[in-house]
Amino acid sequence: MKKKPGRPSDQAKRLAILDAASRAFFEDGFAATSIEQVAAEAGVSKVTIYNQFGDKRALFTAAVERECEKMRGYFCIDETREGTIRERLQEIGKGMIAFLSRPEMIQFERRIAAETEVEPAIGHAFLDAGPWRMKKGFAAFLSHANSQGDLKVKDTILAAEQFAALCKGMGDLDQRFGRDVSDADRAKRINGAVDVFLAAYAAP
Amino acid sequence: MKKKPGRPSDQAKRLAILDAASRAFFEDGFAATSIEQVAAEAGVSKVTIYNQFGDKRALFTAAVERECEKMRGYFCIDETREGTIRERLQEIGKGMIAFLSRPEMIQFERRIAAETEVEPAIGHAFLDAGPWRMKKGFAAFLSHANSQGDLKVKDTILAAEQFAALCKGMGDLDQRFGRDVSDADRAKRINGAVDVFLAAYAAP
DNA sequence: GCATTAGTGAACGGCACCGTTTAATTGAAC
DNA sequence: GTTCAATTAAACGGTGCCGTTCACTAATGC
Repeated sequence: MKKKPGRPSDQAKRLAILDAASRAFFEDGFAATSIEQVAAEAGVSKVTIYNQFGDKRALFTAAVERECEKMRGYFCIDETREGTIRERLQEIGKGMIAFLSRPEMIQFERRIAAETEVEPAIGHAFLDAGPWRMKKGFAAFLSHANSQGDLKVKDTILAAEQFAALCKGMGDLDQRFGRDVSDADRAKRINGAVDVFLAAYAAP
Repeated sequence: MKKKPGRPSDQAKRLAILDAASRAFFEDGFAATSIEQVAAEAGVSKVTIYNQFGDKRALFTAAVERECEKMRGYFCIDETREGTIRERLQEIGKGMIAFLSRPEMIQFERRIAAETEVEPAIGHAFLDAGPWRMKKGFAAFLSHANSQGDLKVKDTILAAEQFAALCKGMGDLDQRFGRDVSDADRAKRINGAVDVFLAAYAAP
């Protein structure tokens, strides 16, 4: 019933195109990437790309969606691990910052931000797949810590934001605008974040 | 001694070019802006632009420097105003967020971030003129509040970062990726920031 | 006057790339 | 084997824009 007559479209080629497109778009930029380039890299004819995706912009969107899909797996915080609350926070902060400060991620965010302006849906897709997902996951952790008596947090969503923001500090900005950030700087920010967070939210 | 022979270059035209370039670059983007467009808007011949700036990229850099120059004035925190420390923090947070969440500023940051990749000096110029300047200004305020006995902050630079980060929360991200942020949200984040900051740093 | 430099308008060469078309080939299903 | 659609290579039309050149005019110093 669902089968179309004729030669089926080659899914392997579709994936190859998406891979090549992701690499090119997120490494070189949207404007700096030509369809011909992507086609060559994917070992595919240009027309195939137009047949499957229709448009340069649509190809970009598809690449973003694929990348967001990959991202969805990363934000699972295990609420039931052992250790003091301080240790747990430290660990979570470290993991988060390690994930976010990868150069590819910095680059990826820059691209998405630039294209959000002409296609807001792209920005929203990213927010859904990344930051918001992480925020909710961490809020759930806080909620659990609340019920364990480790913390006393009223607004878990707000507190989740605050912890993430504290860990980033301005290292975020520095990286986005081309300054290297050392591991020592990162560690210092994370330690400071945990201190401040616990000063505000530790159970008495 | 310093005078060159011949007709002097028209500074008024130079400024007109920079104005037009700023508007075009930061509103439409670098790639989407053509020199011809800028020339027309500035009421100037294209050749004049090439004579004075040499290059499209150089024109962009000049526009960024000019914009950063404008920015330098904005970060002066009056350390000696009256009011409780809580009120002062609230006020500073509000001012900062109001300045940073203007749509033009969001856009400007997106452009700079995108071009930082190909010209790191641009990102550094921005960091110097904006975020770092603000950080130092606020750290000085914290230092003053320390000596007044209002706060007990060990690392004023780290604490300055933390306060700024707390105020932004994820509103920053939301805006960069195209989500509207309400004034209520902003107020909530600022209040939360002050609460957490004071919990960690208020003098006993 | 004259030399020198700045600015103008128009045109040009050149390049890169999008998106389409054409004609031919390949692969699956019936 | 026939039919239908996917795929391909090549070429094309079109666009947009950079950076340059040229001939000409305008302002300044001597």
